Amino acid sequence: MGHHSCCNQQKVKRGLWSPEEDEKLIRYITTHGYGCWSEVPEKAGLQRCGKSCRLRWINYLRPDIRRGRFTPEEEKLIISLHSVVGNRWAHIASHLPGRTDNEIKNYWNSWIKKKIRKPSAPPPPTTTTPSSTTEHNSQITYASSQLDLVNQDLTPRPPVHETLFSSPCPLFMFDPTPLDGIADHHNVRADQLFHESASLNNETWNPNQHQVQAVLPPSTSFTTGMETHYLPPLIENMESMVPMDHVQSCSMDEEGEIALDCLQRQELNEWVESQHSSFLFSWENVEGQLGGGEEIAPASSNTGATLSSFPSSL
DNA sequence: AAACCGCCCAACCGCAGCGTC
DNA sequence: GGACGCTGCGGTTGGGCGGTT
Repeated sequence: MGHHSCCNQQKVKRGLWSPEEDEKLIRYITTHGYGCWSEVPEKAGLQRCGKSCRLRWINYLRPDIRRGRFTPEEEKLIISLHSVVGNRWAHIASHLPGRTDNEIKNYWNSWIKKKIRKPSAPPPPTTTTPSSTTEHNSQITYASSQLDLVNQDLTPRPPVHETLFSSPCPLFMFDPTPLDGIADHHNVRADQLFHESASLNNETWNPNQHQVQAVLPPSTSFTTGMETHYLPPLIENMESMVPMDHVQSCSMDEEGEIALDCLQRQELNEWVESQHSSFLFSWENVEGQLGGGEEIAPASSNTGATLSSFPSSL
């Protein structure tokens, strides 16, 4: 424990912030804004280092901060995002308006601790492929590059079909970012992803295949029921979330390629806008990244898009 | 009531990345 | 190119609080 690296001044205060300090910081930031944090302490009359001021503002004082318990939807979002990007807390926080990376990190660490303390689930069955990280009854399917810790199902859970479909709105992740080396060779029109299709067809969506995780890159296989046949390469840059309600049908051909039919474009965009203003999703972005509709590939062909299911209850 | 324990979470720490000179 | 300063990020710490004994 040395001196705080940014706080070389001798009379820099540390520890918890007092209400008076908070007031000073709020007053200064709301009237002057923040440009250079290193100047803030002196100008605001605080005996803190700029770094501490920045942290206090971002994590606690800024007006759009959201407090209180995480909602179930937020929990799902965090878990699913973590399954994709790992411990990139800032990235995860960017998808949860009003939540800070620190808060999410704390929540996650507490959550992991809880899971670890409840090792009541029986050991997973042995029938998984060597590359698989999905285990029996596991609701979360993680890419192999991600935390093994959370791959393990540490708590007893109800049967898969009950949990996944008990929620009115299970979620899917959608990544419009093409994977490296794929997009150039597999131009696919965006509307292949979101067919303007018929109404939800529960028969097409087979509960036994509900763990379909990631689909569309070339040769990517899937997880069905109890077995993971393949896990996709590193998935990054997840941009948005689509609730399962918006997936109207799912089908799989003989080669294991999976087609997902979603809501119409306008409906999807409306939903996205209704969720979080910070979502980066835009249809134009999708179209652009997927090749701008120059060429229509075979229906079973591939894009860089990625879809994942994740638990509706934890 | 007091001591103990475990957890939460605000804050700190160190480092990487970036821009500027 | 490298030194420097600033910002942002992820990992870690420890004070405080609530629950338990």
